[in-house]
Amino acid sequence: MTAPTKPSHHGPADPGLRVSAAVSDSAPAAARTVSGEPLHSPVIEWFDEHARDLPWRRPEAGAWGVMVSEFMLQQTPVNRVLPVYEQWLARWPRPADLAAEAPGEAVRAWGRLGYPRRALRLHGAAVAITERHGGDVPADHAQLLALPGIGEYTAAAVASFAYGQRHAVLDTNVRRVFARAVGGAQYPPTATTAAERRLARALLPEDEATAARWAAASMELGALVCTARNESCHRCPITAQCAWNLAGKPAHEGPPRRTQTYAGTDRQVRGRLLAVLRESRAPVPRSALERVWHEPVQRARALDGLVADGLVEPLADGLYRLPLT
DNA sequence: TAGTCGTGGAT
DNA sequence: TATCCAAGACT
Repeated sequence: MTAPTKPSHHGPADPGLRVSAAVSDSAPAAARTVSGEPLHSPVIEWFDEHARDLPWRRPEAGAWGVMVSEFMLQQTPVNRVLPVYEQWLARWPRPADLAAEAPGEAVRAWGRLGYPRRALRLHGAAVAITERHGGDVPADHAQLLALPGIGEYTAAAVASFAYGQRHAVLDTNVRRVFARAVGGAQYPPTATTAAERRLARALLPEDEATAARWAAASMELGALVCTARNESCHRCPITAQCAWNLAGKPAHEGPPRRTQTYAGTDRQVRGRLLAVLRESRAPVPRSALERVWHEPVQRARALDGLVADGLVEPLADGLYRLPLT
């Protein structure tokens, strides 16, 4: 139900829909923007020259390395992931190695990457891979999706980056590139829409290897050039075809993006509690945990939450530790 | 669907 | 100093 759209240059109306109209007719092999130029070729050429040399992109990383990197990169910047990634792969070079450990060791090794439930899920995924897939990261998208901690994005990313398959890999970088280059808007919608998914599929090159290259290239473009703030249009390989640029880079319309407060939230309390437990090999008495937050109700709620999430194991006598099972 | 879930560097 | 934002998943 794509509305008949005209290539308006008056503003960023209906991000995602305009091109949808341009390419959705038959999802042609070489999807093109309104200008008629293919999008993937110049981006892939740019990627060939400017791609960062990241450890999980090297052949020796393997599917497990790719998968570990994708877990760690969920909402955490590359620079902070790098050292933890190296230590992790050195300690647990295969899924079975991690699966043989206590989940608490994964939480400890996760360090300060944030969102420690990801560590627990990565451990759970390693266990499932060992039990269900003979210790090898599955190549099948549906099997990847069935693993804990793997959603639509990560399943597509692992299948594409590790196994060279053809999938629409739609992360926050790609969504922003599409919103601008195709939709003419500064930012994509708050939540991923069906129109965005359709567009991502329509822009996917037919050839499998090219599609995998495009997935990595479009992400890299969003990460290095088409950034959320201080974008570098002068370095962009598709700036001449970018709808947002052609429209004069209009500012974001609509409700301001909900800012996430942190100070004083349960998340901060949870972070402090878990930091104490990470630092201690021996079980920690409740009194040590009570020191990190003065307000008893919130403190108790945060601790209960950690226990409920399986991040903390309560023992007898008011002792706590990272989970052994 | 909107809320929850860490952390720290950059602006 | 306050705000933004970084390769999401899950409920």
